[in-house]
Amino acid sequence: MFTIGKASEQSGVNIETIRYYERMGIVPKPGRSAGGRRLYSSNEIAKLRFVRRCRDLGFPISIIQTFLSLTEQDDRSCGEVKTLAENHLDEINAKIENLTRLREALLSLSSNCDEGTAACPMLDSLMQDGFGEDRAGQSGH
Amino acid sequence: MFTIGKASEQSGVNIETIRYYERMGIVPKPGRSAGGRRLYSSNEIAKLRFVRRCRDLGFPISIIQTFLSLTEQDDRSCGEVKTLAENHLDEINAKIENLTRLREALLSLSSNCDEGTAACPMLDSLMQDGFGEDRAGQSGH
DNA sequence: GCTTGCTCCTGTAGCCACTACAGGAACTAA
DNA sequence: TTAGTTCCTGTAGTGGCTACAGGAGCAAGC
Repeated sequence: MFTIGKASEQSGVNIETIRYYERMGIVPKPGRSAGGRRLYSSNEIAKLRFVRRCRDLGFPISIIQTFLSLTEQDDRSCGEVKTLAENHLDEINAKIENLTRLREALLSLSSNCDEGTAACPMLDSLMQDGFGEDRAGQSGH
Repeated sequence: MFTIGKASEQSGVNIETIRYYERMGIVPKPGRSAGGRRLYSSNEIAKLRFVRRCRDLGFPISIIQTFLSLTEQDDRSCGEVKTLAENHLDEINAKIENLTRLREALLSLSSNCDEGTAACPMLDSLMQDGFGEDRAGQSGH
């Protein structure tokens, strides 16, 4: 059994974040030592590592909780996982597209923008009335 | 002069968000009608629209505040703007790269994952001990 | 004049996923 | 014993909003 510091090292999850996950019920409450300190089994540490890896892949906590409950009831969970992963992939692709469009917009805006000019054409464009209302939508941030 | 509803329509900024911007000191406090309602000039609405466009471009509020103060003192602000825009572009590029790597990782993980399999190889990989610790870094989320 | 329905007001709490701190208790090593 | 480290709980802050409660103002129709 390991203290929270070791669990943090081995899982790559910040100590404060581990306690946060516990408070939120994302991972089960670990046992305690006589002095009241958390003690983690290697199984519990594996769970923490799992959560971190999923977070690194960009999954939200709510999805990760589904994953965790699927790993518990280990029969034919793969279909649901695949669906969730594919939805997440779609979101990632959408974000990449958005950012790419953003990059283009920003590039073309700042390209006219040279040092020493009196009035900045980029700020000017952004302050103008009917500029770029078609492309710069309310698409999710 | 326009009420907050009209200002919201014309600027594309949510009413609640306009009040939030005012509270935070991002835009100046507008005048009030006899009944205590906010009244916006078209100049103030232009500022709101400017903030929204910058937000659409992904700039954080802190940078937008710098932009706004640069538009006030309209002499040779372009150099600073360009630098901020370029830094922001770097961040966007980094995000795109990160997401692209994420997409690859997720694709290769879920590719082995077929419907009906008993134990999901994706969840398995993520739960294993020494998997992918080199590439899945703590890079900023 | 009165009602209906819309817009607006303030203030506060919630969202996500943490992160940071204060003030104290419990271990460990010399 | 003492010093230093790790841990504990509880609370508040981050960014950028969004949502709601409970009330007030205002315009149009009867």
